[in-house]
Amino acid sequence: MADSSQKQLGQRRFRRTRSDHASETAEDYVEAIAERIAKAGECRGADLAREFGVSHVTVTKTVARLQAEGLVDTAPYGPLSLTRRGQSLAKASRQRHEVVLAFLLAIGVSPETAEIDAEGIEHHVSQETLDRFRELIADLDQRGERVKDSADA
Amino acid sequence: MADSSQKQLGQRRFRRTRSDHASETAEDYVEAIAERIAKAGECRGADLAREFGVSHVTVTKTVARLQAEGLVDTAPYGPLSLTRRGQSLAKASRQRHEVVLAFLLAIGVSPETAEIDAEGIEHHVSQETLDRFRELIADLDQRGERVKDSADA
DNA sequence: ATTAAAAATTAGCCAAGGCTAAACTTCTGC
DNA sequence: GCAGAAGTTTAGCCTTGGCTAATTTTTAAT
Repeated sequence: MADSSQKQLGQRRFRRTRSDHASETAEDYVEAIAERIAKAGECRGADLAREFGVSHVTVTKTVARLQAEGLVDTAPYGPLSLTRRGQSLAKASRQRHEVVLAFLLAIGVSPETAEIDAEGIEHHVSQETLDRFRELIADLDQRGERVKDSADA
Repeated sequence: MADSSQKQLGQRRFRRTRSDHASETAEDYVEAIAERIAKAGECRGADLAREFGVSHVTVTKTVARLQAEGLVDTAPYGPLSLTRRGQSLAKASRQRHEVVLAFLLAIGVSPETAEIDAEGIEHHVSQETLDRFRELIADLDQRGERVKDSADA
């Protein structure tokens, strides 16, 4: 039964970056759609094209796939919305993103770099690691006041 | 001149996962090739196929690309070796991998999860973040002895 | 209301990373 | 030295995520 999960040992690593890549895109999209709807009231394909820096054609195609996968809803020439599933994926993604970002900032990474790295990292952290990140954030916040550089008290 | 790098602001994030994906594969391959050569004396395509859990055909194709990119050397039906560039990429990748892995372990992630997450994360951390990771490792190692759970002294 | 701009779609192309099936080398083991 | 196993290559197909060019729809403006 448990046969397709780890096979040989020695190739336990990887497995990611393969079909995982498709879900990374999905997460980026639903996250962006949710954000845009929250901020601007609605989300059009053109908004995503600008956001991601890709052509609107690419967006149309990807959105079609996400719609087929039941994450996004669209009517022809209409705005984008998220299905129930799309919404919960967006929420989970955003939370993960926030934890990773907060963590990087907490350990002293500059805001610009933290933002970029968080974007890359967020799709690859397990729940377990995320939990450790949360702990560390709390930890560092607490003793942050006196440990720091002692240059701002 | 500096025109293609950040464009609009607001789409500064992302940009990764696109052509970045190809170099992730390159890094995985050269890293694995170097490892295999170190351990077994030589590396064959079949070794990589087993390691990555993909078909040997996929390996052949990818290796052809890496050879065209000047990272890998092969003769038909011969073993794989790394070019100068391939070797330094492998070295850099391995170091990055080690730092990320050590970091995850240092913050208390279980070895199995740490290995998996490191594999996913290593391609997405900037030098800056890597430096913070190194600091944190040293930091945690130092105070690790007494802070812990105080259950093993 | 007609025209122009903005947004979306369709068609068709490309590269990367997957796959299977079939053919060819190379290496071993009698 | 020849057969079979192991390794490699070639051919051909698929999906994802890119693209341009051309068309269509919608929206806004005069």
